Amino acid sequence: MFLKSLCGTGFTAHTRQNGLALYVRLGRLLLAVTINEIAKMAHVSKSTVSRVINKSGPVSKQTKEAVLSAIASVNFQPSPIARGLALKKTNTIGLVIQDIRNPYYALACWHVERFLRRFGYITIMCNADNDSEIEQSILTAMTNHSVDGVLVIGGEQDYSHVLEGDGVESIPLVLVDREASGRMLTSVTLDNEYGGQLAVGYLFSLGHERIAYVTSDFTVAEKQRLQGYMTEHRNRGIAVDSELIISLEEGQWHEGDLNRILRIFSLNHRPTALFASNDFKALQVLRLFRRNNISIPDDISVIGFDDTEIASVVHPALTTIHQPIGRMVELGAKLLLDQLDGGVVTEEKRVLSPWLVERESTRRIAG
Amino acid sequence: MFLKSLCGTGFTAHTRQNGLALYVRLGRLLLAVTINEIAKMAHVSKSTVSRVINKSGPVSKQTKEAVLSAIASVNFQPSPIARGLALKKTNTIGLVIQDIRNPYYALACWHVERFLRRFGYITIMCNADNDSEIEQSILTAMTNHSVDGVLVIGGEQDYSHVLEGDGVESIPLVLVDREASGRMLTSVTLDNEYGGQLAVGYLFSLGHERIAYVTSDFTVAEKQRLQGYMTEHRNRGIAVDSELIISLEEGQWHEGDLNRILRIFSLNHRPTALFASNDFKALQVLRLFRRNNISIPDDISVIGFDDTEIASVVHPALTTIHQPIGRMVELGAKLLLDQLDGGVVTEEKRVLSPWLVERESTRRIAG
DNA sequence: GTAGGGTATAAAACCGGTTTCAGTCATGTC
DNA sequence: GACATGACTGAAACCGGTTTTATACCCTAC
Repeated sequence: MFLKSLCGTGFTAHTRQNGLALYVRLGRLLLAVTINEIAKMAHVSKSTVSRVINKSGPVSKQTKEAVLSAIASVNFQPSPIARGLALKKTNTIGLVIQDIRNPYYALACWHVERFLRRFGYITIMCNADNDSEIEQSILTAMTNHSVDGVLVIGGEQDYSHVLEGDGVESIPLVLVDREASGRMLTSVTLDNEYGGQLAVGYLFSLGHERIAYVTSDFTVAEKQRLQGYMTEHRNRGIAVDSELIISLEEGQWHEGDLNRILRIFSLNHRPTALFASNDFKALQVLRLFRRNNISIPDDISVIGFDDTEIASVVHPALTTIHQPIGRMVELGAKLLLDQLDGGVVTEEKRVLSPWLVERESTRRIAG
Repeated sequence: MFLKSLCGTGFTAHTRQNGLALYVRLGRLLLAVTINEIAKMAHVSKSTVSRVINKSGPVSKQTKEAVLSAIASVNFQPSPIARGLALKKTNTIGLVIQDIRNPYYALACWHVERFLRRFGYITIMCNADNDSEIEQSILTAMTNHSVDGVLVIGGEQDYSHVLEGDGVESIPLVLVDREASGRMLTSVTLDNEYGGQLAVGYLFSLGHERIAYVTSDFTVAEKQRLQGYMTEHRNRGIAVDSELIISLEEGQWHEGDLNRILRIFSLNHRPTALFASNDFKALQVLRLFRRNNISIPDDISVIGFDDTEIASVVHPALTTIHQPIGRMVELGAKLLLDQLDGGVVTEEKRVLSPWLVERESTRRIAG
């Protein structure tokens, strides 16, 4: 047994009953079996063992069997670290997310990790908290840690400035649900303008003519959704009333913000429908209206955007525009893996379309 | 310039304006600067460079400065992969989570990643989807990928059987919000029994005497919460009525399940309060009651467990038992890092206490 | 004057793999 | 029978770091 030769003073051999994983204990340290021990066991050189493992060269049937049985007997698995060093490939993908506490991003993460694992990749996740400085430091950290590529999901600012980090330029990177001008970059985004058109068009089709738009102080996506709002008005030949466009600060709303929304009810022709730039805002609106005894959808129809899980749970269930985040991130991950395989970095801008999900917060009104 | 010596045929040097990161391009391959180039630049050996970087040996002031300026001039950063190979330490922690889509676990993840990053660790996240086979394969994958330690959060079954995976036994591992018998393991858990007592005791104090308990088909935590329910009844000298304990299947409820809950209203002494084993179930109950025009808290008080974010958003806001998941995972992470530093694996069972959060779904009734 | 000791450094070994290179042997060809 | 060819294999170099060992130098003590 090869262990005999290894076991000098202080060594103790140690085998497990079922799994047969084999370790050699020297003092407190636990040494895993390496390719060298396998080589000794099978009476071959380590290059031969490597060839067997990777099928990277001709090996006679006899030797191969000897090596394989040695490997099996101790359940040997080559160290990804050592392999990573030699191959400059770690089978690791960095995932940059703005805030995992946002269920929408959490869902995205779930898809990414699941998808990548299927292809033998490990996911390293980091939160950027919507702070581009943190984001930059994360990106350099990931680069240093030798991830093979990076997937960035979401975020409000344009991405260009983040790419100033050290060494970041050298790494394959794909953006999902985020814009980037400048550097040649592949990205997967949603057709937000079309989504805005869908929402507004649907409300029009239900007989609504005056539609309020509630948004925050304008992320890129929200601007595009507003653009859709505009476009659809123009297409139907309906004038846009700027009084109906309510732009509030991000985050929890204050008293003043709430009043600005309630004020729409005292307008001359009060709107019969409200389009919120995302589900979170739609839910805040729902709560506000309930507290003020405004009934949805009887007094006013409300439509959201994103189709987060909570949209279907809340009461009344929220009509909203579904953003296929699962497909988006999987496509993004796929494009990233393609880049790794092919070695070609192409600028590829994929745009997916959202769709409408009808629920209970909207209703038809008398034309 | 050291580049001169490096740049034979086919090489092109390449420097960035601002960051000064330096790479050498050979064909399509992009080679990062290594310790060897630094050594050449500073006219020293690579061992000296290593000593400067790690302050691991005496270096003269002169040499140190030369090395540091060489490092700074190309913004060199040593490869964690190579270092990991030499040191057998990767500064990487594996995070096993049951389902990141559950906001409660997402919050836990957020805390873990944030905490570990502060200590220079990278987080590798994997979803186990409550499947112990997946969990086992994740664990061996992580072990192979040479994480320094593993943090496992949540999960329903006892953990012992998962530890049969190859090599898993050799890695530092801390459990949060999960039980494990058998192997000597450190864990951080919640005092679920005390939580159950809190919930039931609070309802008693509001004048309720008959309290229903809705649970799923019994995870460990839910059993302990039920135990608290029992204990508190005994403490107050109130008999437990087994008709009030409703155990349903996990996941979405069917018609029959819903009827079993509604049936409590036709009991002789109908309960005036309901304790759900977690917030998710409490919310399902809320929805069920609303659909049946049962008013909360007027007709019945409802209390949940966990204090997920949605508990404060829903209407009426849910009274619940707060589980300090942030503290729990941070303590878990800290214990894990302690283990890595100290090298001692101690069996340490830490138990944290939950507390009550009063909101709108419960009310005092006439004694 | 030399042994001893500390400081500063380079050379070499090592971590655990992959890959190149060279060499052996059996076979086929003219 | 000489030579080319191809299958098989081991030695050595390499990936980019850390660590041990060896050496050179200088200073002090006896």
